[in-house]
Amino acid sequence: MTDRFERLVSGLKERPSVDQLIPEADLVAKLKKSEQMGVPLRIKLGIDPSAPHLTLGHSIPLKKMRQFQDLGHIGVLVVGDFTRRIGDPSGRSSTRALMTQEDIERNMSTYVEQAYKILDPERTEIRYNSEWLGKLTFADVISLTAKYTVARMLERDDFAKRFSGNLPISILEFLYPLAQAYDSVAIHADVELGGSDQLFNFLVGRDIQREYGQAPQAILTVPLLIGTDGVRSMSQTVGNYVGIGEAPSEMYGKILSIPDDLLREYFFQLTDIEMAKAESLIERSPRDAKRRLALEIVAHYHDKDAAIAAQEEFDRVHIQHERPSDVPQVKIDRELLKDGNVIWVISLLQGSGLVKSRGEAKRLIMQGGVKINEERIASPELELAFNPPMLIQVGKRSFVEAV
RNA sequence: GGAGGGGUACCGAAGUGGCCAAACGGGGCGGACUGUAAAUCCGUUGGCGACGCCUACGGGGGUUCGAAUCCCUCCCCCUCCA
Repeated sequence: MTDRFERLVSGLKERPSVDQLIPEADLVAKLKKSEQMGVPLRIKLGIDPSAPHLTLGHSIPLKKMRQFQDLGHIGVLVVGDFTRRIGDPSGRSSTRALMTQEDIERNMSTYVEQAYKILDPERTEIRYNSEWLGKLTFADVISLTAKYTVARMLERDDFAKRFSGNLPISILEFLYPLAQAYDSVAIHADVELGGSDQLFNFLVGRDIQREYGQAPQAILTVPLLIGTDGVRSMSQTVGNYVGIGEAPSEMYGKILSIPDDLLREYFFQLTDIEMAKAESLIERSPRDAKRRLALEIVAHYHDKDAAIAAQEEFDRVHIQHERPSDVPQVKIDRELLKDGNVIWVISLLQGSGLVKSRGEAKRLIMQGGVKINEERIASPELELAFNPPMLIQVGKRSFVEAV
């Protein structure tokens, strides 16, 4: 027999899709109890404050959180400021620059603003884990570590692989899942949401909560979104991301550059378009389907007019090959001029900031990648009259107006 | 504490005295083809008004006409034994 709560949970599993829900019966029971007692559930989502943007990848767990909020529950965003300040354990040689609390807070303010494009601010609580982790004494940490075993830690896939492959695992890395688990204790999480790569840490959370006398959280993981390169998970470090706070034209362009294979997944996870319709769009014309997808997403994070404008701009620049409307202007240093108004192309390019070195400028010209006032430059020796404004183009998408 | 193996460009990885600004692969960038997609192909990937010069193979010092390669020393990483 399926009761109302079971149906509710199946609804929560639908879209965006859920990777794992553990244990499902637990969530049903929690929802039921919450309603009976009139106490909303606390839904945890941890976020890493290292980079300033939220991406379409983040939008998936955020949407899931919103679904809980719409049912009256509380979303608790846990900012990993403490864990972040210690440094990232994964990746041996990667000495990620330590961030100051200021950097973290600056990132967070943009985060929150972006998160509210999806979340209900009335039902959102934002917490920094330094609030509790920073207060633990060494003795507290020791007693925390006593609650878990090395054998269980080694169950985590990447630990297991590294261990058997004789690769280093620092003790610090064992502390991370524990710290994250302690977050759940500190905020009394009933449910923890996150990417499927977080499953292990979430499970540790359940065990640790039990150790502290709390009911273990239910776990709901969502799939990781593949980035615009079509290969790796969307991430800011890799650069294959679309930020939900990005300008419409940028967002539109990036979405249009995803490989066709990603269309179905993107429609499903990121839009509300009915899948039957999405499928038929894709089948009819992947290109048009992608245009629709981009339009849809831009409209969601901005508005319909902005999306249409972004599309028109895109068509104008890339299909009709006209110049974009918002070309940045760069003031050329007059020191580079000789004999009044003659300038060497190489100097012009360097002065425009489009290239890092003269060698690069030269190379680009020889490869036919430079245009000035719509004309392809053939020789790196060229000297030309400097008549501002001049439109300089490098490659297909970098434009600058030299003045 | 002992023994051994390593640190090379954005990443991975060759190279053990001149032919090394450093093979090869990945990534990036440019071009062609397109739908600014993918795939594919070609080119390119330290700096300098540049058939030459400068800076570069963990840091510093030395040997040599000449060092990524040999020697000394320091730093860092890994494995095994304890």
